[in-house]
Amino acid sequence: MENETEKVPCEGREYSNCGKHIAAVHDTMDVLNGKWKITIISLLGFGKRRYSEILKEVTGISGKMLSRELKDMEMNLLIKRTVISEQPISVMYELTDYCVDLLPVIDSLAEWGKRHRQCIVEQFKQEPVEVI
Amino acid sequence: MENETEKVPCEGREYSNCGKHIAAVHDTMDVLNGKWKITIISLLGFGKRRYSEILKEVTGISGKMLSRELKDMEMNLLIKRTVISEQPISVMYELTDYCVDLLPVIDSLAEWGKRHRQCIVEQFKQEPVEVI
DNA sequence: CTGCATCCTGGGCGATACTG
DNA sequence: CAGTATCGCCCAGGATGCAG
Repeated sequence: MENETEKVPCEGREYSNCGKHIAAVHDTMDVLNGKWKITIISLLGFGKRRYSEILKEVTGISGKMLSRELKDMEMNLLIKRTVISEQPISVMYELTDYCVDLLPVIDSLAEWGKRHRQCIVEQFKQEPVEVI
Repeated sequence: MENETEKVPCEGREYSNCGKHIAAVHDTMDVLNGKWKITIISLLGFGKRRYSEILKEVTGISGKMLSRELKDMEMNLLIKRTVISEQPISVMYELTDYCVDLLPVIDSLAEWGKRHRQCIVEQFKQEPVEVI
């Protein structure tokens, strides 16, 4: 409501970088495509897991998708796959150092998500009076 | 290749938060769903634009999708819509302060994307030596 | 110029069953 | 237990045309 500056939202941004910037974002989102990868990375950020554990903890994902995503992520060097035991076979997945660099990014995503949820809740409350 | 620590990737993470964390990420990605919103926000991070300008600068997007995404984002309070002139009608879009908070997040996405592109390029160079 | 309605296709994703 | 194969749904999103 405060009629603040009408400036470019984020200072320090030069329009000349715009194209590159967008392309770079696109590169990242390309790797993180689909419905599940970010969730899987988030989970693995809390420690390595076996296939079946991930399957249980990522609610809603099917076996096919998990396999596919995992394979895809391995090819992109986001996770490391290790066969633990042969009988019965079991496989461990963990983030690569490379992918660990993504965790702070994902954390900030989460941060914003929390605030957003707050805002949405507030909105619904605003019907009667302003409440804390 | 360095056999580093086998610890939990990111210290300071408690498993008890895992569920909440993932949910929060999901909330954000829910708002940012689809193929275009992040790109649009990135662009608008470089300054307000008119509908037709965005249409031109976001390569590949169709008019229908732009309208749809814009409306959706307005409902989520990510952007502000302002009618500039009536004849011919023209509309300006800009990020809300609320959404500006997302820019640093997107920036880090871009940051990682740049590094990732580097890595991919490196990989192709590495053909000569041992490959699986 | 901005924005909506309609039609249509591709592929993301789920369910199930099967192999090693 | 880990992963693959098959089938099919469904909807994001492209193309086009119309309206204010």
